[in-house]
Amino acid sequence: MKSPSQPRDRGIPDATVARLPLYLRALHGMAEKAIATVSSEDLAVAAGVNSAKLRKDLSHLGSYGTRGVGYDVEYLVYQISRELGLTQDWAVAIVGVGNLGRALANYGGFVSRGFRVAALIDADPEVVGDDIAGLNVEHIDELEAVIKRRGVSIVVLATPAAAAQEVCDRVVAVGVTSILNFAPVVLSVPDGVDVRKVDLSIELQILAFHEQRKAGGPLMAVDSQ
Amino acid sequence: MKSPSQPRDRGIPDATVARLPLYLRALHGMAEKAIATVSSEDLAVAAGVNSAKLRKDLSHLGSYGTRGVGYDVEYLVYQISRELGLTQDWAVAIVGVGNLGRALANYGGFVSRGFRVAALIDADPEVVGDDIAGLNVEHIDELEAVIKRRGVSIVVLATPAAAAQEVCDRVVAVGVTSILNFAPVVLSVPDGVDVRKVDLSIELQILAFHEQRKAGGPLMAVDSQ
DNA sequence: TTCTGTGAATATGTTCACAGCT
DNA sequence: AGCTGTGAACATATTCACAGAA
Repeated sequence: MKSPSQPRDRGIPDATVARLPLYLRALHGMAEKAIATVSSEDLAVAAGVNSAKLRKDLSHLGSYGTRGVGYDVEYLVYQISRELGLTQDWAVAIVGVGNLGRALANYGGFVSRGFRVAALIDADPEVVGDDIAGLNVEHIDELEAVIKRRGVSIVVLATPAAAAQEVCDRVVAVGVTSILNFAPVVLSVPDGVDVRKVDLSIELQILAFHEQRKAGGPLMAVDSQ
Repeated sequence: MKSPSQPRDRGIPDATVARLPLYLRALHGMAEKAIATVSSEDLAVAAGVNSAKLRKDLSHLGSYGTRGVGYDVEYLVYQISRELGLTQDWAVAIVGVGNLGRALANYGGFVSRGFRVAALIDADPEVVGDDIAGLNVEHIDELEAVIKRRGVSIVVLATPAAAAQEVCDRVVAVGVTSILNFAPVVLSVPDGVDVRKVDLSIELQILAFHEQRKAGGPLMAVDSQ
């Protein structure tokens, strides 16, 4: 059995990692406008954060700015991309080609820099064989074979809730350690496997909570502050 | 004993609010299995958190458990639902009926307790008039009228990135203060408007970061453990 | 006893404010 | 001068550990 010790300095804080993609997107927009240099203030505004946070975040990657000047856009794009591991191509498999899976397969931003949808997999014989976004939908029986053959390292689960845990177990068994889960279930996975969850109904419920606060409940008082 | 009249001091931490939907889902599963009472430990496992965190979270709502026994499932469902504002029905409009909008309209969990998709809106004449998930797709020109007529208080943006800010401005102008944004842009809104963002490519990039760490990148470098 | 509820301790994240480089 | 990078102060979140109710 392994020691439960973890590296003491995980390096970049989680909160920072979660914001790097935001900075990257803002920087890409600037690069397209041929902006060569940007200050922490301007980049922060474009990314929707404050400049102190941005500088602190970037300082975790190294000293890539120039005092009195700002950051070189292209250079910073490269550094953040490298930190996020986007200088290589990640093969992504989407399991479950219902409405959501289809949306994901067709989603442009998904296929963009660093990621490639390498496989679409479903259990429904009606769907298997279809061409979606230029890819042939393969049968769930082929799951393990496809993952190995295509070098898939990230799996997106867009299956019904009832199927998610089983698919998860199977992809973990063939060595996948990164899963993006859209099914509304809590997946149980071994240590070392990373699961990120996107849950539409949770987001709605959080909005409802705040909306209720603002409105003063179902009565919707006329004199809102 | 607290006065039941004014719910004034309810300072529930954001982190807690974000987890309440998780607890609620786990509790619903238990209610369906006719489980009457649950301990913090069991509920925590079902929700994928640890029990200390769960108890602390629930303590912000009040003292709804019984020492030595646990929590009454039905009662806790009610209390959390009420706190989240799910005892009323929220009318939701989905703007942008592409692949993603369609997926959302058909997503069962979306339509579940507390939420009702009240309108589907798109700019494409090809799509306007279609019936999707039992709803007629209306034209974007009708946006303001539909929102008012149906009492929409939460808007889901599933438009292309380029259209998101304009639609956002328009719905904010007619009084919407809760927006769930799927478009990969930073929306700018006035104070008091709540925007939650779901960004698929950001989630992927965060996964890639961790995956890279685990694998040591494409080179499979020295395993530092 | 069992299990909740909660202060205290710790860990993580954010903001301030200014030192230090260009 | 202008702007980054960063320690220190502050704020929020998590975990511990146990007092206290059933």
